Amino acid sequence: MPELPDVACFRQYIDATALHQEIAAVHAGRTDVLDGTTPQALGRRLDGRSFRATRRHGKYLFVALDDGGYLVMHFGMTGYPAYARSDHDPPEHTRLRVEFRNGHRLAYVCQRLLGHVTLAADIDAFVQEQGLGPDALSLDEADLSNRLRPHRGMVKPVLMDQSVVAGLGNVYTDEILFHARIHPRARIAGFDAGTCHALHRAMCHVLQRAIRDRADPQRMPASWLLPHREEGDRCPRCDGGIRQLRVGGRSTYVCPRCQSGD
DNA sequence: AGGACGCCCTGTTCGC
DNA sequence: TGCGAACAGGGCGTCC
Repeated sequence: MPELPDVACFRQYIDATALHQEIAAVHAGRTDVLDGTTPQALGRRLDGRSFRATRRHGKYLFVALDDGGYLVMHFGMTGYPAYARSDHDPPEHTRLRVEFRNGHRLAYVCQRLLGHVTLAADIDAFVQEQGLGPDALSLDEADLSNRLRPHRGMVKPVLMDQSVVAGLGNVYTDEILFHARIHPRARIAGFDAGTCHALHRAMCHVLQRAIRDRADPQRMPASWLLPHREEGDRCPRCDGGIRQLRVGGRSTYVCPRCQSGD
């Protein structure tokens, strides 16, 4: 489920594979992943160009073109990029293929079609148009506190609101709240300075560590909630029972003994 | 404004 | 055994 750490790793992957190669052609297998553009327009824009660099904001990946402007990717729930030789079969559910003149290609794979790809001229303008808040990793403690303060509701849906903070999804929000020992249904209105401090500290720690572990759930420490996302599993901290609830319409895992504020 | 709910989409899993 | 319902969830929209 591509959230900030996953997209950060996709960025590293594209940096390591797909930069500085002339684009020969673009194939769109499914036009419904394209947002505000067409296969023809995409082909015209990318043909003869190359990728120069990447940037990330929240869950969005921006691939900079050598003549300015960006190919923007959002991965929905099941998306990922895949680079390989063009004579290899692209992965199943490849929705877009960028073919390079050197005989390799970058595939945009998205099984459930919840992601999308678009073109943008400017990152700041794109972020503004999409109504995205600041990237989660750019916030210091005071920034985070100021972003949350106007909201009165439950902390989890607010943290997942991309207009408040960009980059947090269902899984890592649960993880962050577990580390901060805050219940997902806790009311932001009741947060004191200590709560905000713990939340910020947990957010930075979890995101940075997840990126370091290549956003691979297999590599996450056993002391995390992530390997225990199942009703009735044991809390790695207190051995209490992990509970599954629905918060903001999303499946949520919590240790009721460790996490307070319900 | 917050929050419940529904929708999109597809593959897997579960229950009858 | 087999079929359909439920579920997974990022993001959006609607309604109260």
